[in-house]
Amino acid sequence: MGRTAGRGPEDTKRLILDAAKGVVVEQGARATLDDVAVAAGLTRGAVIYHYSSKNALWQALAHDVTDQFHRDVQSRLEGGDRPGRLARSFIRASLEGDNIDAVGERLFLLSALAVVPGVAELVAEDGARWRAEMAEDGLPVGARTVIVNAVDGAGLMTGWGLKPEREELVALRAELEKLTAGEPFPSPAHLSA
Amino acid sequence: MGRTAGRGPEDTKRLILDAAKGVVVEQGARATLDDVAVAAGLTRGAVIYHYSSKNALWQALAHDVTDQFHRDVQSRLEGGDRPGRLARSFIRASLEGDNIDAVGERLFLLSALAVVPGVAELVAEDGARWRAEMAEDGLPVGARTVIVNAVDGAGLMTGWGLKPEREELVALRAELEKLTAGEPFPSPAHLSA
DNA sequence: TGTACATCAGTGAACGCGCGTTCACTGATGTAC
DNA sequence: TGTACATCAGTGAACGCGCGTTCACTGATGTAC
Repeated sequence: MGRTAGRGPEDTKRLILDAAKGVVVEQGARATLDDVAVAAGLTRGAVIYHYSSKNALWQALAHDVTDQFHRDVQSRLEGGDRPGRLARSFIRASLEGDNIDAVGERLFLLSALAVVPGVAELVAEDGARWRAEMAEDGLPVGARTVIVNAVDGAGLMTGWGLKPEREELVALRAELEKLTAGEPFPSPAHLSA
Repeated sequence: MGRTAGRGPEDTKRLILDAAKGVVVEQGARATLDDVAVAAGLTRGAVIYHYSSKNALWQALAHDVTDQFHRDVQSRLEGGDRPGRLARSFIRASLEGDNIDAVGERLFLLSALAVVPGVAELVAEDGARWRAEMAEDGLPVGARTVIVNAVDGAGLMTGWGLKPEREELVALRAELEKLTAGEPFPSPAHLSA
């Protein structure tokens, strides 16, 4: 090993990624390598030592946040093979508690990095993967399209500082879960204002 | 008047705004004043003559796209005072034909400009205005939250080059319109795959 | 155990260039007389 | 009608600086003998 600070290279890369996430959420792709370095307690040189260029760092960051969300949803999957398993886990991972804040950060970050070379492709792959997995989840196309997009929309608003109110989030979650339940005769809750 | 090209200053500003929209949709906030100028058939100096700084141009652009969408939805309003008028107009403006492409451009653009000083505030105001107007539209909170967010989510995907397939868009629109109709006993269409 | 050397994480100064902004200038049109 | 002047849209060169990248160097740790 070389000159260390009591950690291995992987730890340092993790440190940089976390710092990068913070500054991108605050400043978007305008954030400089120096901003990232300072946030990580390192120098510009160290950042570029671990990630060979600024673009490479942004790509790694985009990959990291999509990956983390996938793992989160996977870890919440219920057992069995009832249709809508994935959809329900997706809803919980996005709308339970204050999870929408994390969704907002993720979408804000990916939007900010969307014009970075390579990132759009990465996001497109991720989106295609979700679409394919949701298609195999057993819910009708209308239900799953509404679910995924409504969650993304709420996340986008949150990322823009327009977080829906608790009442709205609760109502949103209820509506979406209704769509995964497949009740034959859903009660017309949306009429009781 | 001064040295003209057969147009007034307002026409030139419009020309610049349209050019700016194009380059921002392609490159995000990375686009340079030169990119905008070339797209508009002018020089950097001319752009900054009409918009005093780059930030001012981005702000004007963000304001322009949100404003245009408002006018579009207003122009589609049906008569009468049946609950959900605004929601239905919003859905048509966003999901009819290929309108989702324009939604995608708008959201991509606003996302790209979100970190520009002043733009976040502008977007926040616009969002608050929509939320307030939708609240007065007479639909239950769950329905209107699903509608607005599902449309935004679909637009975001489209802006990222992940446009939903026609089948998904049609199903999405059907589900959302169902939510504005307030049928007492909606047919369980989402069960028939 | 001591010594020499290789490795490699991390430093920090210097380079270079892209790009926003400034500014003196141009030339077409309108207006006063 | 002609002439002088004011106005103002637009030009384009120059400035200056922020920031990504490069590179020679450092120093802590591991390893061979």
